[in-house]
Amino acid sequence: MSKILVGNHIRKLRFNHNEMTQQQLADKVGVTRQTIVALEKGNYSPSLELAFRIAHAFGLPLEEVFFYGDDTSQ
Amino acid sequence: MSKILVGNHIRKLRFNHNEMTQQQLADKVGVTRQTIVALEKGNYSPSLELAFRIAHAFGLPLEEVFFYGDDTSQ
DNA sequence: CCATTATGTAAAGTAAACTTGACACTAAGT
DNA sequence: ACTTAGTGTCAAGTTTACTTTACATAATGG
Repeated sequence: MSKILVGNHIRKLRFNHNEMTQQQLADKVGVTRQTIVALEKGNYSPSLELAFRIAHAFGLPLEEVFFYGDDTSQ
Repeated sequence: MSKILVGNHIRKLRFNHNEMTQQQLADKVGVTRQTIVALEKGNYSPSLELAFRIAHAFGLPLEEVFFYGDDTSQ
């Protein structure tokens, strides 16, 4: 048990950002929509490279989009 | 061409940190020494989770250990 | 109604991260 | 000379990130 150690605020940020859709974000960072779905659902954590691109897409530092720890406190 | 988009300061940081060896860092973050070698050499970029653990091992925010962009300016 | 848009899900495949085990080289110590 | 610690490297294997294709559902608007 206890698998996922990295969480993110992608879903919240999409809505704070022009109501950006999963597809739009996916296109912007160069992955498929399914990848965004999986990240929002917490199925797995992204590569560091993708994490940087997503943070950049929101104009935020990486650690304001992704956080370490089994959540709680975010 | 142009593959690696994420660089790091691991090697420098190891020496600024108790002259930590590759093996010690590997143990501390829970990977093998070969993984540290590969990261220092830039063979590939780590998972986001490992990146967080490495930054934590140095007591630094992630973006002071890893940086996005084909280097230059770091 | 029917079409479209946004989202969820799932199976099978490729690619990249990471492991295991093994060997080689250099530097330092005895 | 011999040993040990630290590092580099390589090949083969497993695991995880990510793709492709496909189908399902709810919400909206004509």
